[in-house]
Amino acid sequence: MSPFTLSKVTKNVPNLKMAKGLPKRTEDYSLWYNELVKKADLAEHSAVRGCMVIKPYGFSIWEKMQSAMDQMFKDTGHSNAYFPLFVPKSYLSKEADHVEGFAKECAVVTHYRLKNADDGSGLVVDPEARLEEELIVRPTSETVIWSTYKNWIQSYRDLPILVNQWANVVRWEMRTRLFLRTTEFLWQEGHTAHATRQEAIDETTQMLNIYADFAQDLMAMPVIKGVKTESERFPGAVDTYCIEALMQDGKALQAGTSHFLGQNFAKAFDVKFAGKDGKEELVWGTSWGTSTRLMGALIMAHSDDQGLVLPPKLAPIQVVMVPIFKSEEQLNAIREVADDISSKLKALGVSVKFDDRDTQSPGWKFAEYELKGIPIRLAMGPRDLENNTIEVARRDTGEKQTLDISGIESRINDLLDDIQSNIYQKALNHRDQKTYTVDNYDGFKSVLDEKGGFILAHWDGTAETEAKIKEETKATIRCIPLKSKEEAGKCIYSNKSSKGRVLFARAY
RNA sequence: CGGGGCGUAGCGCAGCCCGGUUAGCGCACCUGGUUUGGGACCAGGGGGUCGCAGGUUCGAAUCCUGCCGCCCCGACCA
Repeated sequence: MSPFTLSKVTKNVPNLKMAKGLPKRTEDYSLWYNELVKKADLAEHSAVRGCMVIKPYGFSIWEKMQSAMDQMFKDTGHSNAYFPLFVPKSYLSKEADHVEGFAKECAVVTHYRLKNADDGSGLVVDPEARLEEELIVRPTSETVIWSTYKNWIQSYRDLPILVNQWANVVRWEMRTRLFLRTTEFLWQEGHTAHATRQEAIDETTQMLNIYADFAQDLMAMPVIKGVKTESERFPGAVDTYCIEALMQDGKALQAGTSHFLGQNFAKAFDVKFAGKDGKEELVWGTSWGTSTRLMGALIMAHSDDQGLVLPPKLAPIQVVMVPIFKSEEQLNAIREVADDISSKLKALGVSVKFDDRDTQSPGWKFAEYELKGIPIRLAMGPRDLENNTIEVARRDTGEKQTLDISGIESRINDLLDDIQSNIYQKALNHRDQKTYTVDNYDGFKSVLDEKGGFILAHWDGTAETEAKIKEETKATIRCIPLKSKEEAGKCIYSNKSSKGRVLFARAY
């Protein structure tokens, strides 16, 4: 039951003002996103092209995500480790598909020293200091890690290896957007090694499920689990699984991937183990990752024209208290009550901020915390003091109510849960409403152009058809959903027979 | 890499076509006062290599040439 239904209601109207200077989603979604990222103090462009500065508030959200995921990894037996930033060029070229996939976007270190220019014009690269073998700034770490695993693994007793690393990687993208695609980004990459094929497949599935649970339970973002088609597969993987989410503008976003690597990297790096029977066998591998791109997903999944909307489980500050006062005495009186509520909330594990600055007006603070997506705002002034009440405003709906102070902490705690599930439900409704089942190419194109969203349609299973559709409509096969049922049909493009529907969308 | 746009105070911009006071406005900042239940108000104040380098000119933010940087749109990608 909603905590609000239990108490006296003085106001129940959405009362959110348009945030200062924030464009409307309906008018220019991508401008809205860019401005929101900056105005909510999440990140900004850096002096380096394509790279971003993640600001303290943005980073504190990322840290919440990190620690939640990290715990999930550890609960399933994984440990963190760290591997080098640099990859020798020769490593990257060992796995054919892998090098093919990444070669075009690698930053390369060629020299190790600078010197003063002879003409005094400043620093120049010392031509004498050329590296014998160039180093690649890691776009991902499979090659470094498998070259290391070779030394760690001799026998089946050394397996499995379940390692994750939190790191930065560099992919030299031509076009970047804050969080969604930057030249350097932060991520976690898990790399596991197993004695059997089945065990590696199970690991791949397990991690996919962890990502899906994280997205749904923590980010309040519904996702579809699926497997990538061959052309969308990770270079070097046998199978790539993914979770796909739908953003408010109807575009899809891949929120996490989990790869079954087969024995591809073991082959490339000659990683073998002796089984119980003494026979040598190649090791089976997986890798899986999520990145700061999740920040982009989080923003685009829930936020509105007033600013960020954060799920309580990832909000660095869950409850903010704003005192309304004219004098020092009033503030002190409010503080006494606020401190009490605050410590009760903290005892329940709720993070609280009491903003008693007298340099900003209450109205200013209201707008500011809405922009930053704080789930619950409490306001308390002289009137409340007198009546033993407090004003409670929820960010997701904009509803404001004045409630009795006694027992407020448990109501707030319940309200946080309520908000968490409400924004999930909202996102789920949005996705369901924007998921279309289409049976012909004209219908497919008109849904894409007029509505956007996920499209379930038949596909003949060929890369040619997939490429044609992409070329003509910019829509890609996001995945073959794991839950999809067998269903005979005709490919919307080629009219050839198809065994089931796949998930199409235009994507980030 | 193509197409477009922008670089003037911390941020957002005007001024530039048509060269000529002391380069201006809003926000932010500082001081004082009044305020504080939805981004307060009044008064005063500080802050500028006009992206960089050349050139034209008595005189350049403004005209010319070159360069640099960033953003947006496309091709590539998570």
